[in-house]
Amino acid sequence: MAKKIQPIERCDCDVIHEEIVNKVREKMPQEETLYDLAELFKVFGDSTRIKILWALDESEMCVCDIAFLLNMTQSAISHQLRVLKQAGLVKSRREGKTVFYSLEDEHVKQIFDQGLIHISEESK
Amino acid sequence: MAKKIQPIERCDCDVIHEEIVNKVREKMPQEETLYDLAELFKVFGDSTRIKILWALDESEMCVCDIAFLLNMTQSAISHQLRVLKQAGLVKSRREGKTVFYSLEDEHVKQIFDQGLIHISEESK
DNA sequence: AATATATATGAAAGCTTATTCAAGTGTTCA
DNA sequence: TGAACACTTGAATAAGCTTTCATATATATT
Repeated sequence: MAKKIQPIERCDCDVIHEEIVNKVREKMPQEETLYDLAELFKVFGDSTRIKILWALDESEMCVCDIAFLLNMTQSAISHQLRVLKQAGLVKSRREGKTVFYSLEDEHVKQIFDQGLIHISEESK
Repeated sequence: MAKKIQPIERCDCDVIHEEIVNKVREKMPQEETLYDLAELFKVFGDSTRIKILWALDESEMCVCDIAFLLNMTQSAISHQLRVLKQAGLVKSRREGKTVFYSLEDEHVKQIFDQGLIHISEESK
């Protein structure tokens, strides 16, 4: 995918590679899109949240069940669930005193799978 | 980040839902796998790194070109390239004084795409 | 109404991380 | 050899994040 460039000895970068930089700049998505993408991956970048998402992919669960499953305080889980909810990754429904959480977006597993492919490639 | 060793108090909820929790626990991947997955997404969770990866997907580039493209100092870019390299996402080759970076893993774009699907779904 | 249970939340502590600055390495060329 | 260039690296600072603790809210039960 990466295009070879001419063997340039000097890097008067701004001048000589200007063409490449301009071409890349044109093809780059909007600043905001890339920012949003980073924000999404940031949410995935914590093992507690990864575990929560993985668990919810298996089954709808209430807060204290998740806390017990992961051996963490209910408060910590609640805080993380809020992050996940704000990211549009999980949703909740109340049933009496209990609040059940479940996945909002079915692509979560697919994002995980792509990540796992990279990890398995790397460990070769 | 550091996890508590002390056991989490179980609520009545846990007793009732014990079956679900046990079922989910069985199906969860290894602790280490989930940790590695989070570490990978953590690397994607920064807009500077996202931009670098996106740029390198378009074309192999040298450090100061990336710095110019993103309007950042060469030092900052160099630090981030090291993170990306350690994650096995980019590779480098030296040509004289210049060091060219390119993508190491062709799945990067696919991971981005999955993320973008989520973002577009969310903005509906 | 009072109490217990399940969850949410605000603030603070403690840790992580991104960028900057200054100094270093490696390469080319006069 | 020395100066210029491209890049790297270590330390420091500042910003951000996760968890804990204490407290608040919502619901059910007696």
